[in-house]
Amino acid sequence: MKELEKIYNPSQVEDATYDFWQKGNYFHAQIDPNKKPYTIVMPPPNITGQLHMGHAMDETFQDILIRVKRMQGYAALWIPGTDHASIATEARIVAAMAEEGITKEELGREKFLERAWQWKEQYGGRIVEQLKKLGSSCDWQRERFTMDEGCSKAVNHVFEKLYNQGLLYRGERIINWCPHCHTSISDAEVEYEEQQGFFWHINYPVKGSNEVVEIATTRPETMLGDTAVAVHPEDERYQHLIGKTVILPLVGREIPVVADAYVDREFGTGVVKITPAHDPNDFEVGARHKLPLIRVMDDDAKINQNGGKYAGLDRYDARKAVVDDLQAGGYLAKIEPHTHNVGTCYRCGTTVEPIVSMQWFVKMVPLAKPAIEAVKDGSIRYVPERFAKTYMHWMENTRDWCVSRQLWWGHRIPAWYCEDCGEITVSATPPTKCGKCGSSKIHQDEDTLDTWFSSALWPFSTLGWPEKTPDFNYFYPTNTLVTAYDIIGFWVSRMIFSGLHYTGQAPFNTVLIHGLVRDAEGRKMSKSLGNGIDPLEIIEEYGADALRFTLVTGSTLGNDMRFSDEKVKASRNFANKLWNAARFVLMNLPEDFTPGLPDEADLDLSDKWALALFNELAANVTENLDKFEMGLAAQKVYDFIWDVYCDWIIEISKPRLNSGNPKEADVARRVLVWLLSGALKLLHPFMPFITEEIYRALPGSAETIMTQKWPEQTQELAFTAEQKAFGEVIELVRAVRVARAEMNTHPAKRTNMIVETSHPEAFEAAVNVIEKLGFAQSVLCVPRFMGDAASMVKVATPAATAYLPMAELIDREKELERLAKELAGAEKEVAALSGRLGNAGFVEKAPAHVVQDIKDKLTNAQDKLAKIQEGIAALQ
RNA sequence: GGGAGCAUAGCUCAGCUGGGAGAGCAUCUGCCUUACAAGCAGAGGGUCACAGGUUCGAGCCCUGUUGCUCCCACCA
Repeated sequence: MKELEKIYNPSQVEDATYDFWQKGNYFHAQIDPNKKPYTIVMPPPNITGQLHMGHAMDETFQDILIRVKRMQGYAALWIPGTDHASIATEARIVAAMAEEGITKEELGREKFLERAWQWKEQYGGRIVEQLKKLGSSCDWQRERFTMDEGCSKAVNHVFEKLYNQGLLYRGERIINWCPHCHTSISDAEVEYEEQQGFFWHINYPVKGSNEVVEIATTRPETMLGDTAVAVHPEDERYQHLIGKTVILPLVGREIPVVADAYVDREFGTGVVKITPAHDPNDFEVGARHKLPLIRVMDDDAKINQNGGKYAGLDRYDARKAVVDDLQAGGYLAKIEPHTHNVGTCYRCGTTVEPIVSMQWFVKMVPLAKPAIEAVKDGSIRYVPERFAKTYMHWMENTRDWCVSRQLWWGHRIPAWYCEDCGEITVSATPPTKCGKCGSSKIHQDEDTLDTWFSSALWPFSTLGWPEKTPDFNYFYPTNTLVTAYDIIGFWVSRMIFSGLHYTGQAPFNTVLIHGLVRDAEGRKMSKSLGNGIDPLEIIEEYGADALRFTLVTGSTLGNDMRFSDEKVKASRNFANKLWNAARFVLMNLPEDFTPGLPDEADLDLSDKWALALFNELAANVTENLDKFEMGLAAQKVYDFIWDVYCDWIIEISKPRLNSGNPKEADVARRVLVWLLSGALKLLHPFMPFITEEIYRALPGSAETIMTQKWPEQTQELAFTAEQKAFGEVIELVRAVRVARAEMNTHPAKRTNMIVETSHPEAFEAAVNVIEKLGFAQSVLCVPRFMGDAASMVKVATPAATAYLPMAELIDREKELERLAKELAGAEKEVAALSGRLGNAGFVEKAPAHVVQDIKDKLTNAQDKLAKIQEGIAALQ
């Protein structure tokens, strides 16, 4: 038998254990017609960097679910993978290249992509190593990457299909342009931040009169692109202007005054400048009134040739110049400070510029409809439920999705343009000639797809779709999707409409949403704050088990949690506690030990109590897990191991092991080992490493705990009566300890004890426990105490009263003091209980068992009170 | 402007379909009781944010108020 260290050292066992699992191929899920499949696809971490605490939490939840299902006999598949993270990765590579003094244009597309693939190898590989450190039991044979061959095939297939269905179109629309990343980004990728700005009020002269209209703007430089001003059709103040024209200051262009209900009469002056090429709303207005689009900014957000004398100026320089000129020309009515929301790029933080541009869009309304339905009718369920609202809101308000990106790293758009006839040929497989005129002079679209376009297909592209592979047929749809709430719109919603539209099935039936991991002060962990905690450092110091346990027990699902070292330490201490419990058990096993639960006839009262508790535990933990209450489940296993197994069962076993009675010792050992093994199984999904390590050290174990049968509640272990009886013994022991502590009795000081109870045989059966844990020299159980009460310390519990010779403990004064305190407590309890029973409404309307319960409690409390009064009387 | 979450012991948080509030850490007391001082045995500490309501009974359900946080939204 292996000698265990006194202090558990996770770093010594974790890596080796993971290797052992991999060699055993235990993570690999086989298609098995005799088993039910259970599938999770891992949200693929971006290859931009390394795993952070949020990932650690996400992976932990998934690993718990998978490990439980595996033990419950499912064909449990957890598919790992990574995401190419188009814009984020490209930005990182461009930044790295900038340090070397090269731009991507200088390098060229092909060489750039070579670099990007190198990046993928390096960082993608690092993420895989980190996942393993966490103990993730994913099926590495099925590891995927969003840009691997299969996923790319799925992307092209979908693109072609959507195009043919008319759900994908190319058009000139307002998009969000990031002047730094040089690409369009979708609405979802814009983050709004409040900024201090100004309202510039500008007077536009009305042509053919002395009148001016005052308009207010936060972006005066865009006036260069104004092609109208608008008022509300029913605004009485401006009726006379509708149909007239105004002269655009600085530019001199004559632009119409149009009437459009979009204008809010209450806001500002009620007159709005319309810049269709640089504002989404103005674009709509422009379309309704057939206004020309004048784009005045280039891709660097500098004013272009349409901006006349301002051409070449950066947008902010142009703003200043325009304002100065307006001032000089007498057009500026006033300037007022104004805070407003400014859209910024979610990757680089640059202020985005709404710009009209030719892009590819996915039509969202037809796709969103069934996706909304699927959640409404319950085929997809959010846990916690409230996140369905977030999803619904997103889905019901979504606009067409701009999916083209002016980037190189990603799936290149499978569209070809004919240089002869201009036809667009969209095809999943590269065409050699134009689909319309047959010309071979065709070239492929330069752009790539939004990174979320491929992630949207992840639950099925990873299983081989669009091919009808055996994996796809067996493991799809997947079961549970686990992710944080901040990604519902970006990703979850898109997977749902994609799955429904392409495969005809919801991609999963449950969406498990967890919160974010924050620092100890509750701040979001971020690079700029420098308050990020590296999960690997925590694992290094405390072990992956401790980290995992902390992440699942630290908060309720869906709520954010604060992460602190103190919490991990507590989890680490628990691991160590378990370790030492196992050490105790192992050091007490003889060479020829044979494990197995003893015959019922051989079990003593404490055994049955413990087995019954374990039986309940198995049921409760399973129920919690079924309801995705992982934190509660983990807590219950913790409580059992620490408060039941360590504090009582091990302690009780000591006198039995040393009793000199081989039979008794053997029974005690077998119960110890059986319960330990069972508790390890229940704990394994949460703390996989230490449980495996201990499990394999136990005699009679199988080769791994990973595939052991999940403990289930059974009728054989439901020792209800014994559970109650021994509970009374524990209550008495606890009361004795309290009394001794209050009298400052030294633990080593043992006394004789007489236990008075209506059912002495139950206590008789636990005399060894009372002796050991109640610090008694001897224990005598009687139906009625007949000795000299005046010389006794009396410790009353509802089921029994212990009499301890006072002389052996402490003086009379102290005991009287203690009894007075006890008396006050008991009187209060009796009063409270009688009060409730005195309430006629309660007795009549409350369920009978609740009333009976209170009655029993009152009887007990009254008995106890009487005992205490007797005790006081005896001493006086 | 809309939506959501949170408010429970000094701190961080649990609390399942309503039956008289728990854990970890911290504090205090006593213990090296041969598995574990990363431990053991105890103790103190809470008008469960506030105000109403439903109920025999509310931390839990309903309404309102206050404070903090987050998400969404084109108010030029």
